[in-house]
Amino acid sequence: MKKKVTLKQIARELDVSVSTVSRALADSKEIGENTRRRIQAYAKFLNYKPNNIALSLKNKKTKTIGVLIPEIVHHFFSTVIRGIEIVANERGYNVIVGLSNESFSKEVLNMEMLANGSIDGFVLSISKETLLKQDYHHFNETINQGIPIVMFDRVVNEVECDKVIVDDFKGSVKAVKKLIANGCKHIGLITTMDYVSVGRLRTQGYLRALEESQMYAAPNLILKLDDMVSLEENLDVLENEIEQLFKKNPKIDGVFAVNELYAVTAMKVAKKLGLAIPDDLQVIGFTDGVLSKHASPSLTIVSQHGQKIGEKAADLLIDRLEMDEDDGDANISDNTREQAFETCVIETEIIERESTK
Amino acid sequence: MKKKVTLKQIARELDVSVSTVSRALADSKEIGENTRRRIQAYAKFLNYKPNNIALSLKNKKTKTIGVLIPEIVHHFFSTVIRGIEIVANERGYNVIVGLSNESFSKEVLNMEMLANGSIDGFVLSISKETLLKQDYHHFNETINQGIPIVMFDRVVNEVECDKVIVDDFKGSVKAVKKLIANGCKHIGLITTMDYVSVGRLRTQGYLRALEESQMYAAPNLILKLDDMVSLEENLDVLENEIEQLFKKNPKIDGVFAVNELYAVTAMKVAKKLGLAIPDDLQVIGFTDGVLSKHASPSLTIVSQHGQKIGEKAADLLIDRLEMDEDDGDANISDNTREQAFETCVIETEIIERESTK
DNA sequence: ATATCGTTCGGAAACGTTTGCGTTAAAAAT
DNA sequence: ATTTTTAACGCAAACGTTTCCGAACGATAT
Repeated sequence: MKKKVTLKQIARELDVSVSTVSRALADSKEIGENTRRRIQAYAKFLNYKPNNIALSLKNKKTKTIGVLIPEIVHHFFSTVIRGIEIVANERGYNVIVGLSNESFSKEVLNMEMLANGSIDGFVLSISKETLLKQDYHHFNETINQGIPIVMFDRVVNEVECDKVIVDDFKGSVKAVKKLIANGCKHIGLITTMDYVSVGRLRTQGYLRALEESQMYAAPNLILKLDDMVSLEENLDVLENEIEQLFKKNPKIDGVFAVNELYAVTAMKVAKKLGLAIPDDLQVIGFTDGVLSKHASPSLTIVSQHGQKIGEKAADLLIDRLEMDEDDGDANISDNTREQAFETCVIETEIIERESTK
Repeated sequence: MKKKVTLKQIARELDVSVSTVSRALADSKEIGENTRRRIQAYAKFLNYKPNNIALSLKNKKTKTIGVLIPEIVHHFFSTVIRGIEIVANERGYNVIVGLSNESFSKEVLNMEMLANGSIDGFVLSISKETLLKQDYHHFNETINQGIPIVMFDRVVNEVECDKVIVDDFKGSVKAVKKLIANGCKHIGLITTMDYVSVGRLRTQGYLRALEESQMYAAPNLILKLDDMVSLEENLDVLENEIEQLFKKNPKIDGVFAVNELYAVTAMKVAKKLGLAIPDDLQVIGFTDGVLSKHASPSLTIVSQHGQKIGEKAADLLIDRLEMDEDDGDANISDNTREQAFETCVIETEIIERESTK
């Protein structure tokens, strides 16, 4: 078992000092041609690689970014991670992930864990429990320690930081207007409780679209589901609720659902009730996962481009991290170096498939 | 912006030495009652948390494990990560993920990146390109550096380490036998090229089941798809291939597919060709993802319990890491401390749904 | 011949910890 | 009264780097 080779070891065996080795490997002109070459050759021979931990300690930066998400077994979040990973890798950063599992305390613990030197900054999406409690102290404390945060998807005004969101509102308006343009007269909405910002915004988009088309949003047509229902376990509860929606609204001819599961379940229930898709009923969902693509009929969706979100979030974070770098010797500094926080909106896009005409 | 508080700072402000602070916080009895309490109180007041990087450097262990997978936007892999995360968290470890994207060079680079001090050990699944090239030097070198590896799912005999796999062979036999028991006489197989071990094993399972039931495995009934086809992009190619399979075998009445996508696509094509499921054709897939649960009809599958795989892999790795700990002062040592490598098989389970009788 | 300078390198500090060992003073033993 | 013990703490090394500062030495300038 070959132990890791260190500067000290090279120095000893080549009978020079550690600093000389360090400089030689950095190609410093302070070191003579011959010694420099000799050291470099030997180092390459031993396959020397500097110890990241030591570098981190010295430089006070770890070149790794912490990603904190509520759940990883979820198509949207994994595409975001992929995006983050891609640009992180490109720019020389590592990614360490923490799962909050939608729990407030796990979110806090994970943050504290990572904030003690392990990472340079966070990319995160807030857990549902945190949104419910509206307790954001851990975010603000982290930021106050000088660790920047970029939030995506589930964001909150109470924390000042860079944010990356999708145009939930606009996307929903577009979707519902498409249903209207396609001839739908009675459009149902299947959504979540309002405390999840994205659910609320998508609901508002639905309302706005109807309003702008001089259509009445019958309360009967709106199904608000609480979280217990979206759990995979009680799929039957979900189906039941949706069935009630259809039965209460026999004239329903369009459905807008705020996520994929609701949408495909709606199609399933509709088919059971003898409704033909898209002839009797057209369906559009929000998100893009695997379900929508492979359902039959395949589902028309509002795509949110998770990967692009991840890429943008990582870019924002790293930009800020590397801006802070040349902050110490801010001599030319216009006195406010702090770059203003940015909220970046990733455009959604409707992908038409078989569930609409 | 409050800078991170350090031992030195506490020491200065309390007019004691750094070592005294360190010991006081560690509750050492070497430090007097009063100073100890005074220091502890002040530390708590300042919300002192030790710097992980400094600890890592000192202890030569980072308490983080590296996870290297081919792809993250994949239900199976994300469930595995979830499993890893759960036990890692429980046992005080962090998880840093790297994506090889099925590429050999990215796999190597990622490993080298992380192996330089960032992690204590790896949990990984081999990329397809690596399997093709059969170049495993990076794994062996890493192990040789004293960094243990646990492989899961896609493993390889050429590397000696702990492994966690599913009983691909046995699971496939079970699945195909179930089709036979359900009355299928002509069972098709949709599988991948042989160099991916899991594909090969599942194919062998199919063959064995037929053999044991004195059935002939007609070459016509076996569809081996290369990887280009499994890409989401050319879904139509996949559908076309499967359609040919059905047309060449009009008497086909059962299908065993080695992954979810193949299985649901088979159902889709079958429905298009006018076959009723499960009456005319029964289908079983390997894996468990979201598709199978929500397809219509829902898909009977061989579930591989990704989360359990992740949990076991993480446990094996951490066990080995913490075994190595008390290895230095191995005084009572029966001369071979090295624990033998373990290959752990996670049992599969057939989950019956609507695609079988 | 002396002063100045540039080249080439080593020593040491620093990053934040932990820990073996030494030191001091007071308490206990002789 | 002198020695030994013990309690309570500080010093310094170590982990692996980078980098500031200074040292040595030969070469050039005066």
